[in-house]
Amino acid sequence: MVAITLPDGSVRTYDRPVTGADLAADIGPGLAKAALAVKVNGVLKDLLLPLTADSKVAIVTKKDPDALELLRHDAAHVLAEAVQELFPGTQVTIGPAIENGFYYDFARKEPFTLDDLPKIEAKMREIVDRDEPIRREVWDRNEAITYFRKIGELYKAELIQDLPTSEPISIYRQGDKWLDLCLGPHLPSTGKLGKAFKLTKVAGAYWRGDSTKAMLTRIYGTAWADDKQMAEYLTMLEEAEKRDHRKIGQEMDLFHLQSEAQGSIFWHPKGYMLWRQLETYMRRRLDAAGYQEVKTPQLMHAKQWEASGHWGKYRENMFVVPDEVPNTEEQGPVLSGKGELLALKPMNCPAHVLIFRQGIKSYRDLPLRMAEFGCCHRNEPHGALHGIMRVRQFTQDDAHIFCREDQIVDEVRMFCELLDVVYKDLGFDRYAIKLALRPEKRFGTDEMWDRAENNLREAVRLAGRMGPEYGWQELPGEGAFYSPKLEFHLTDAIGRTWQCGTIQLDYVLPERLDAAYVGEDGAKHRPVMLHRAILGAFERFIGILIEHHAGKFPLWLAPVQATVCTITDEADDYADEVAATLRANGLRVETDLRNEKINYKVREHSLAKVPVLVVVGKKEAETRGVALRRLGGQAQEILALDEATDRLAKEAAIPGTQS
RNA sequence: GCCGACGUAGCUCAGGGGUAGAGCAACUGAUUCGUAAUCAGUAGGUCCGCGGUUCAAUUCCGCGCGUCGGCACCA
Repeated sequence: MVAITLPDGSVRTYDRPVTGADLAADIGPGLAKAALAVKVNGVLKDLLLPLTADSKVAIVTKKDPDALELLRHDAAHVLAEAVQELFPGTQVTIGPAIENGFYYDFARKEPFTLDDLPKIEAKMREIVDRDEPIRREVWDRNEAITYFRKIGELYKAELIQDLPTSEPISIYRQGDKWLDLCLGPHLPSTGKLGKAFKLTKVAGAYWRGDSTKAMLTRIYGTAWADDKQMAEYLTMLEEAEKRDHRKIGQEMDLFHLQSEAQGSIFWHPKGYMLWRQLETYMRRRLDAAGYQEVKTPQLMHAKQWEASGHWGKYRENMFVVPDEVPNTEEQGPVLSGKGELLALKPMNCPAHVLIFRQGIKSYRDLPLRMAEFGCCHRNEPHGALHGIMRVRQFTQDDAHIFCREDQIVDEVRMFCELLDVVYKDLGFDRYAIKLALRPEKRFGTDEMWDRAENNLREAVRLAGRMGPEYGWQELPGEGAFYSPKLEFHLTDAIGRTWQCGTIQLDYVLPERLDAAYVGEDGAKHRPVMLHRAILGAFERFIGILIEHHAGKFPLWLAPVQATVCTITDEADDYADEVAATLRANGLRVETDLRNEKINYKVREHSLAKVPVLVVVGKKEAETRGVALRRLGGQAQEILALDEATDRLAKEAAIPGTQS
């Protein structure tokens, strides 16, 4: 007897093992048709797996969130079958479901190109139409290896060889000819996949994610339960493209990049205004939170980087500069090569410890919060560079808190609170907090890690941010080698997430660089160092701000806050006066006195994403009024100049500055 | 760094073995107009760089650089 408990609590008993398909058919013909898989005691299984023991079973259909992963995984298999049908001799490797879709990695002498995708996609649809049954088989391990070697699937043979011997070798047969090694589960047939999928791109990818191994060709696709979902996803992609910070940065004349300074940004006046506003804002928040701002050297002697440990571990990412006057002889070598080596700082921590070490620190000095908008250089691999998001010169909103062990929880809690205020001021309502736990390779004792991890947990709990609304999550193995860390991932206007903030404990650097304070007991003690950032780097964060707001910045951040537009040249003098008045009240204002129609001006400045248009014509000049038009709206608001000035000045105030 | 695609006017892009074209922007002139494009004219290019093939290369080939999409990297 097998007793199956369904999600509604009802129990069905059978005198022999049944499959999910039998069960679905038993419940109703509609369900039998819609069934894709079963969830047995919470685990997804094939629909045709015989259930031999009493269990809780739910039938999974397309409506189920779990179905998406199945569909995507099947799409990957259908892709693989299509490719092998069209391009015999191509080896299959691995093809998982991923966020929003799937991919499959192939080994082929000629890599695939974008032009191959339509043909492959058409073949995939054909395979779906064929509705090939998908069946699981368990093979003998050695036979499987021999089989895959024989048919030339060397990657598959390698995979099987590396599977733990306790694992059964499960093979999924798709139709009568094609099969693939796979853990499963899968749909009962290719027809169940449906047609809401699309191949999106080709890319290179290393075998097993290892850059010393072969480069394979990866084909990416997206797959959904229905066309509507897919259409929504594609719309989101289009929206993301429209918001691309590189595009908006050019349209709004914020910055540019050029090959002569690869990976470093030329900030134009408007882009740098954005930066200055953000920096001013951050500085005020940090001042109020008890931080002390410092500025430290860009270049330090290699010896110092040796002492901090960076020279050994991080040198390949550092820009090294010889401390030497270049030769001025035409033909001679530029440098003799005898100079001492300096390096541009890739991070600020060692310099902060050096400041801490000046003079004798007492326990009364702690916690000491040292902040720097620190300009760092890292020689990132060329392929990693991306717009202003991943660059080689960047400025961190960095700070280090030197404190006693018993102050950690309080300091981390206060950091969480500060970060919350900053993100909300900058227009981000949602963010997730994650705790990255000890990695396999690490310094220190387990006891030390227990304590460190617990401190961070406790601080988040005290800050009241451990609930699901803050996406609390613990990530095993993701911590730095010297400490666990909290990560703060914010969600932007179109649902993408970005890790920005971080705080991590460090017991190692104070030790290496001999930072110490005198305790109440008169003895020398090691402070703990908390590395923390809220924005991460200004460059990247401004990129995120651009994409989040799609260039339509809140008034206080907008590079140009208002443009005064005239309707006829009779209003020119008055327009200048209006602009002067607004400027005198701290607003960033431009005028447009060109001999153009007001429609033209409104269009142009709207496209330029100026938040407020101040329109003045003969009427306004006579009554000393202004007509305000907000970006994104069509309404006009007629106000007296004085009132408009007051109102705009208040609205444009940097957050947190009124009280 | 690796795989692939791309690189033409300020921008978006078309073209193609016989030294280049559109729209927008710019400039000049006319127009003085009430909330998302007034009209006309003018000017603008080392077709990413270097080499090769060719009578002739921006076009074909090779190499380099950069950008883009991924991978790897992000102590």
